[in-house]
Amino acid sequence: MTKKRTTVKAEETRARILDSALQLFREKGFDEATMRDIAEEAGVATGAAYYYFRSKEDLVMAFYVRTADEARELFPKVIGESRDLQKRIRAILDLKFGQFARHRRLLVALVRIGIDPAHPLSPFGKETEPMRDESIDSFRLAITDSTTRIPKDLQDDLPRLLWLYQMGLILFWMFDESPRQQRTKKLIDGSLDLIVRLISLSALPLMGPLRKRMLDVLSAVE
Amino acid sequence: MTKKRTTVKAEETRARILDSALQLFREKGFDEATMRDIAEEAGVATGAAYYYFRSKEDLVMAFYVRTADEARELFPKVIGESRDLQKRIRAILDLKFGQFARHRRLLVALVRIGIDPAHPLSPFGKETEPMRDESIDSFRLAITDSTTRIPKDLQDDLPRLLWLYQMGLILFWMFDESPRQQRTKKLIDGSLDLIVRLISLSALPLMGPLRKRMLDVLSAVE
DNA sequence: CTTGTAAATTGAACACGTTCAAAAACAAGG
DNA sequence: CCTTGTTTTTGAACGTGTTCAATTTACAAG
Repeated sequence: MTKKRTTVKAEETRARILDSALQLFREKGFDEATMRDIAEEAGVATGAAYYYFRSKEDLVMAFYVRTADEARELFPKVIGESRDLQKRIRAILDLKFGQFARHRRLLVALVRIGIDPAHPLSPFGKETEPMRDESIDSFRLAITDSTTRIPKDLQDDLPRLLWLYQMGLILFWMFDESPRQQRTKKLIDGSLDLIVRLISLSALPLMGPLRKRMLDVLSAVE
Repeated sequence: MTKKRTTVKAEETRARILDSALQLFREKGFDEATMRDIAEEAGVATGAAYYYFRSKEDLVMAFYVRTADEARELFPKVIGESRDLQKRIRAILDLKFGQFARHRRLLVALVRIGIDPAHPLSPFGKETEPMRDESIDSFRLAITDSTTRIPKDLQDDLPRLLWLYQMGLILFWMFDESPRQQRTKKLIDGSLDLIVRLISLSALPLMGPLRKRMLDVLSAVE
């Protein structure tokens, strides 16, 4: 029962619409670029865009899926360059921010969509689970067999925490209007160093109870 | 040069529109309640709503201003009940969450507005500065002359950090669909305890360099 | 080549947030 | 009571995202 015959031509149309959308989003911003603009730029009728994408927001999501596919390819190379924990996390962050750099403004639209828990495209929702898990797993790969010793009981939850940390950084970056977003750069430099230090610190014998307390909070919450 | 004569009747109309809006927002949600609904409920024409409020989102902001006014009155009573740091912060949080409880869904709309750095109503923007400062100052009042000893160099920045912490909690609460939002409750219980412990811990002699490093990051960022 | 069916495409229509010129209500002075 | 200027109110109109019945196109089967 083949439900989709999807010709090559159809795939081309889809790509043309998405490309037109991204171009216009970047030129004029998400709100300013209208679906009629996008369709015209792609050389199709307005309704055609809705044949390929559920909504205007879905176009942004399609962009995100694209970057995720790209990241999947680049990831092994990026992670393989060092076994130092800090350098590895840094490499992941650089990859992500590098991908988003040209579309910083578009990220506002992405977050505005995701911030609604009821929205299917929310980063905490069901539909985005695979991508989220993949992203979290990339941090898991980064910490395993790294040179920094990580307490056993922390190993399970740390990837998720780092993912959350990354989300926070992206949020900050969105708001950062300093030239070339150098404030975000400084924040990453400073905070990442701090975090790695805290992880090392938390491995000290006396820190067991405090660590346990933190992990208890985490497990009670999810 | 009195530019606004604003009669009593006009003020009543404004209040009626805002009340209708909040009622409908709560009944049907922000997106589902249309401006035409709101106007009809208030017994005015559609355009009237735009005479008193710049936009639909502005109605949400007006609600927020209302709660802030209310909080200003309740604050002294709430803070005066104890000198214990944890209890005080807890009291502030309880006040905030108590106010928002009935309108949890509406908060999504509020955050969706605020997440856009370019939007005038963004919580980090110019227009919301007074309210933000007031909120930060409430934390400043809570830590001064509390029983917990707070390192001198930390005293300036801690209020802002706590404000950020509060924002994070509100975000979590927004996504929390557990019965009566008990997961948020647990998170507050656990994290607040942790934070107060960390503050105490950071006051230990050996922690000076780490504290300084953190403060350096903060100052480099803003 | 013809035909039947699914995929692809169209463009008018809908509901929405928002704007605005015009009308109405109101206040103050004569 | 008029007149004049300001505040308030109206409702039609605009541009938007989105839907959908209708049409055209693509292609496999006969």
